[in-house]
Amino acid sequence: MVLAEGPPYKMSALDTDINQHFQDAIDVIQHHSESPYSDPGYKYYETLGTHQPLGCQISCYLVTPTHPDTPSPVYDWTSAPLGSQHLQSSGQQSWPPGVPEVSVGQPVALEPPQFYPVLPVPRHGKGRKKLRLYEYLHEALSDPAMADSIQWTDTANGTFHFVSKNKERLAECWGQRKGNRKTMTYQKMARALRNYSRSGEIIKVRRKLTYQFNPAILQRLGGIDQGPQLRAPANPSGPGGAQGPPGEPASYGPDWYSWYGHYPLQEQWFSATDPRHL
DNA sequence: GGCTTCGGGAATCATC
DNA sequence: CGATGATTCCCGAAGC
Repeated sequence: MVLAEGPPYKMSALDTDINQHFQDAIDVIQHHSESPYSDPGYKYYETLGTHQPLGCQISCYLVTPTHPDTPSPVYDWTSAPLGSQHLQSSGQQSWPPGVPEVSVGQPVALEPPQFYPVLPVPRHGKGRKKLRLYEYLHEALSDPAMADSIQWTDTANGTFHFVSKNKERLAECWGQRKGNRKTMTYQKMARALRNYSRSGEIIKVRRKLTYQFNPAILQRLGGIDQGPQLRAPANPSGPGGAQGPPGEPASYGPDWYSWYGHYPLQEQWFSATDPRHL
């Protein structure tokens, strides 16, 4: 670290950590402007650089914007006592009061995502955080090339669904991106998604092949590349007619309400995230 | 009954 | 080595 050269003050552990993140950010920026596939630390992102039998365009993205790990309160939220299904049973205070503060409807896409990594990252040690499934899914959702596999059901609410016909393709892309030995299937990917239900990062919506991002996760991820979509939500599209609430949110079933029921000020959350509620 | 989807247990692997 | 996250395999239930 350059800053460590005769510092006028004693660097705290936090400073060191922040500087580490800052260095990571610099690295990311550099790689983003040079060769996105040259960093061994990004092996997940280069695994498909040479073979893309499935045409997984997003697999070649540098996913920097998806792991900024801003000091989102999500981890506070998920660190709450889980029990069986804390989403349904935990106290109202488990929701971070700060979540709705920054509306996903804001033109957050204008923010420079490259600078996000300078903020504290919930990881330990050196190295870069692994790409996580929900990050990949969010990435895929923003990729028009994957629209035949996964689509937003409601961007404002973070609900999305897999296209039954091509969901296996998305799963295979995910598996290839991770460099799995065996072929990833939707079954296995869905198993991982169900694990998210425990941490609350993604929950299953009572609708076929439909899931929902944790609003905090959505906020963190959505601010990167979903700006336009988030500003223009509620535009169901795609095949199958399985997109979007056919009627009202109630069609999502209890899960829908259990999710937003965690907001003490539900109306504020809606109004802060959904232009329709303004 | 067959198929698809879903939910979860458990073991295992990979990474940090 | 432990924690964490993901993968893999398996089983059973439910809905169409």
